[in-house]
Amino acid sequence: MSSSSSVDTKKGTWSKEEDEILKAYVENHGTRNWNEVSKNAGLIRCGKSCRLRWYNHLQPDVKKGPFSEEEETKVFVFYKKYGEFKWSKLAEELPGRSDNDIKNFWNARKRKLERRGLSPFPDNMELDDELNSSQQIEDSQEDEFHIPQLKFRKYPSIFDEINEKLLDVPNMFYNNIVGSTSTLIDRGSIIGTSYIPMAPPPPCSYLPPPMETQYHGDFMDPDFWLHNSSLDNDDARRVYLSETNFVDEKGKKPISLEDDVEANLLDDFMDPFLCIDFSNLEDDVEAGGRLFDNDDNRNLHDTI
DNA sequence: AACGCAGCCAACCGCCAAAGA
DNA sequence: TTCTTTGGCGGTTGGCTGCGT
Repeated sequence: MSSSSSVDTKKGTWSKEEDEILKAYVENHGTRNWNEVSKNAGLIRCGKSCRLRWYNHLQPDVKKGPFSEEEETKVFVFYKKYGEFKWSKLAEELPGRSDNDIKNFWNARKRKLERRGLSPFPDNMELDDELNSSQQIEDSQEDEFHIPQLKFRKYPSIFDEINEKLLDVPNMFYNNIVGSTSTLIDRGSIIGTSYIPMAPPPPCSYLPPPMETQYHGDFMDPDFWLHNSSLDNDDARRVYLSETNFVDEKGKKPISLEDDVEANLLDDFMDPFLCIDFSNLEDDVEAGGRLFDNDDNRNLHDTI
């Protein structure tokens, strides 16, 4: 550990004296190296702790107290613009507020409202129109986990259909196969931060992923389905288990299927061949039309 | 007055990327 | 080019406080 595991460093709440020492040192010498700041100022804190204390509490323009209406609006506008929260970027747009402040604000709001079955977003916030622009969709494709969210929000009939069928499935099923969040299941409708794979071709809802799977989202890769549809389930399962490289949701950290399954204690629900009847989906797709608005999805549409 | 609970917020942890040696 | 250190970030935890019972 670079800076946080030393047995000599103090942890916990900062005292007034420590604050004054840190403030005086930073104002006189700056913050080029936080470990040096800690050492030279005579603090028994790690550099990271000093940095956090300075940026969140001690620097001159730091703002405390509840968020103003204007600040709240900026948070939501940011989400509208980028389709996700980046606390540090948001902090740049809210002078005086640290990323930690904004994160706390949002998490508290989210927890409170979702507990009541409400969306954490304001009632008058129309995400769909904004996200409908080609630029927004293009931006969102940098993160696989937001593409389905943007598209599926447009099709409440499909949401309801899918959700109705999955409501009884434990949360982990969503988290690992569908990729949604548990709070959505509690709410009983799929809106907000949910993520559901692209429209699954019948009869098997959850297809084997492509050989070079990077995300669970690739489960619905239409090419893979086209190339492997001749395999029976047992053969496809063997291919899937032996050749798939599992990684975490960010696509970086390798994980074994066994680890993942064991961690979640839900072997059955981790089964990518789990079949759920989406027999009505085709009608929904025809009715929705715009669901298939890029090349991959057009292929999928053809498949169906 | 005592207790439990929820909300808030400060702080920590672990991961990662950039910078430096 | 490789290894180490540092800073930055997001997720999470734990303590404090206020409120209701």
